[in-house]
Amino acid sequence: MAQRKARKKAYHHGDLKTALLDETVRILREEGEDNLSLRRLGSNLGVSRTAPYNHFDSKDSLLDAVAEEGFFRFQKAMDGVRRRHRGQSGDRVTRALVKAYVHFARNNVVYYNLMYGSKSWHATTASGSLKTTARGILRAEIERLKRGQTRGQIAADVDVVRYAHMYWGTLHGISRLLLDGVYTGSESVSKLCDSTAQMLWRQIDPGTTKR
Amino acid sequence: MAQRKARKKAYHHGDLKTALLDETVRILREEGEDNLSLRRLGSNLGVSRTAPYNHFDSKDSLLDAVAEEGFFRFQKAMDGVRRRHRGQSGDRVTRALVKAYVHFARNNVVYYNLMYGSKSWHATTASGSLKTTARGILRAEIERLKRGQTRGQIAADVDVVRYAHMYWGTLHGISRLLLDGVYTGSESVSKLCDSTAQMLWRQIDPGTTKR
DNA sequence: GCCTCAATATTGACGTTGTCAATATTAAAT
DNA sequence: ATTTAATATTGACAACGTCAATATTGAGGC
Repeated sequence: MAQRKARKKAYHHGDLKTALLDETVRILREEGEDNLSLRRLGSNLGVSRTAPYNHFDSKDSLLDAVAEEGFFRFQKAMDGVRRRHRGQSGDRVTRALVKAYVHFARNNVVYYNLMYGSKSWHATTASGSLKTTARGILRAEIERLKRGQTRGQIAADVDVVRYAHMYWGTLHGISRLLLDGVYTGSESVSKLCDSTAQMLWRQIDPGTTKR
Repeated sequence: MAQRKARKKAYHHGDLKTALLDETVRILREEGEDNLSLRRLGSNLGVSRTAPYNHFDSKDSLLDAVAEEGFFRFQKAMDGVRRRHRGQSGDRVTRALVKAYVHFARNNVVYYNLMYGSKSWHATTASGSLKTTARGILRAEIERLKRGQTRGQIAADVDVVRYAHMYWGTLHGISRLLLDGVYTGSESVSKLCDSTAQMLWRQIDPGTTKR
């Protein structure tokens, strides 16, 4: 649709929107948030300082778009893991998911930071596309858990909504502390994931009597 | 030491440093981060725009100081809970701590956001006072756990360092998702805390054989 | 192929911000 | 009382987000 190659200096960039998204991520990754500005963005891409305003309402909405892109990539990554581990035992799947989650966060720091660091989360101004997207992903996860419970893969007496909240919270918190360097560093991330997966799986393991 | 009351318009403010810290928190809480600037800060306190520079190197270092103040308040709150629940059973203490943690986050949003949202976490520039403070608190928690393990209050085969990481990560993640409004909202926070505490306590309960 | 129009990009301008330098005022130490 | 260190002030500058007015262009209808 918007597939254009502007070899020679053209008035219209051709694919500025995606170029803006990509360059934003690159700057954030390589130069840090303090060095991100719409003006530099335009300059780097060979357009004027206000060109971005034709594609995004504001700087914040640009960042929101990047964050949303992050959620899509995240969903894709997790779906892939689920597909590759279909049919395996619950604890194995859980371990794979935990590792995949943390792996995504560590390998997509810029996206992950924006996904949960956007101002629109704190803004009271209606829902916003970001919130809708993120909540949709959580809801989908809850639906999956419910189906698993119906099939007997999850203990019948588990409140899956609450479990999903614990589940997501735990993974998010561990990822955040890892990314922020709060943990003292040299610890084994792999072992931490294993323990976490075990803890989480025990909450819903249908093969456990006590609860 | 720096106890002064400047009733009349004085050249020296008298207690500008703490006034800056307080007003920063007030603005962040009541008007949002977009409305926080050193200039407005000075103006609100009746001093000039560059007066803050006599007490803080930069805007970021001001925010770091607020964040550190947050960590001290946090530590105080948690110590209080531990004191009030001394001698109680492990699961009760755990539940109290979980609730206190989440309660602190929800009732000190500005502090909590800054505690873990500061730029100095991502900065490669040495340690910084904030990092030191935060890590000190985590280390103290690990020491406490080790002592508990020696006393037999925690199962002997638990890796307390890893447990501490899971523990802190879980609480941090749940708090963050709560503050950000990621959870769909109307859920019972209290029940979520109970389930979380139960999950965490089971990881270290010395009265459990299997692990 | 031409014309129109919506999409896209540009320059100009404005107010705000963080921060530095030079200077002034005052409290505290001698 | 005089020196000194702490604290506060004004002036200046570059960078920023954003709006308004204007220019350029690609695409669709004739």
